[in-house]
Amino acid sequence: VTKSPLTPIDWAQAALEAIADGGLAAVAIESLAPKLGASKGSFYWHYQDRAALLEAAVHLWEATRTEAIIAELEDVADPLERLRKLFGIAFSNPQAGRIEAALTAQPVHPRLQPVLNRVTERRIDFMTSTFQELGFAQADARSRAVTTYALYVGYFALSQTDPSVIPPAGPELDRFVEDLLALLTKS
Amino acid sequence: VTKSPLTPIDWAQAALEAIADGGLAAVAIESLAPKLGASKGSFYWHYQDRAALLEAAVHLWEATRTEAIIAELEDVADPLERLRKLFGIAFSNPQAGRIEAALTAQPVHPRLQPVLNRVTERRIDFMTSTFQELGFAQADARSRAVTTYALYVGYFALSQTDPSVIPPAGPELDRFVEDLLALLTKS
DNA sequence: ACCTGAACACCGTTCAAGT
DNA sequence: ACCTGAACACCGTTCAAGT
Repeated sequence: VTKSPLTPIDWAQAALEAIADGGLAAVAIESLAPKLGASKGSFYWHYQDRAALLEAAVHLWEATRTEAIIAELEDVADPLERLRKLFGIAFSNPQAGRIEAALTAQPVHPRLQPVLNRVTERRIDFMTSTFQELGFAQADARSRAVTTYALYVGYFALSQTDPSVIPPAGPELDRFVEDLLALLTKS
Repeated sequence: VTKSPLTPIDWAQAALEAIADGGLAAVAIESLAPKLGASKGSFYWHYQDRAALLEAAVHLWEATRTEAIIAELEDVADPLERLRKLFGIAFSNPQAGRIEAALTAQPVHPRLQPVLNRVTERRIDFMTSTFQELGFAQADARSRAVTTYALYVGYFALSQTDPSVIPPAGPELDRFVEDLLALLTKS
């Protein structure tokens, strides 16, 4: 929907939206092309093939939904407050959540795997240090981080079938986040 | 791999295996047909279309991985022991886990949605009553059941990227299950 | 009743040709 | 440099024909 010369970013953004709407299978060049006002042939000027587009989309997701968020939260001094803010961001964006569910829970194109591994590790490491700052020993902190991440991914998976498991932003979501915090930081 | 006349069940089982190996996208009639020693044309004698095959596969999954397991556990009188056995069964089958991840975490064919809804409700209801028997009030029991189910689905989602998050059957898995039980039944 | 093989539609990919 | 449109391969689907 941009002006004349399309950029690779335009295609990658459209691909990410398609993933949110219908999963990886919805990334079809033929259906993306008309949305961008181009022919499907023109796609191959920007990317070598569909897998390269998926890679670009997933890189975009890594930058916006992992690196940007961690950068934003790194300065929060209090670890509990950091976790609270993380949960707030994580659970208050249903569209982002659908992308999480689509990317983490299915056999994914082999060329996407390195990015997924990196994102998983980065997120778990970030939460592990936060739990350590809260006073838990290394191994316990890491196992709590994995549990937290599994809960996060699982909630979004379930919300595909039953959206009500994640409350809408507002006091209900705050309550939900506090309950999670209590569960996960209990010694 | 059966003898002469193929049955709809043969196709449904092959489809379920394909889901475990490569997700819903791997259910391709053209690749299933040779495995069953048939032409892809013959598929359409047994099923109306690919969606009907997916439905049958998912019904099979409902029977074996929800109803059969609940039937087996309903007789366990002690609720904590029931939960322990449920977790043991749930986490000790990686192939079944890959199916869980594939079916719960992505936008699924609309015709599969009713089965998924039914399975989700059935499982959450079963765990809700078990938590109630453990002494938690209705609302608390249900929220614990949802949390438990999210954890379960999330662990299998993560295991797609990092299989080590779920230990192999044995003492390590027992420890893992005990930790989960402790976390989820803490008041 | 159950299956085959040819035909066609759909979408990924290529490429010669346009501006 | 960026795009189009025709061509072809792949897989879902149909169907006439076989046993």
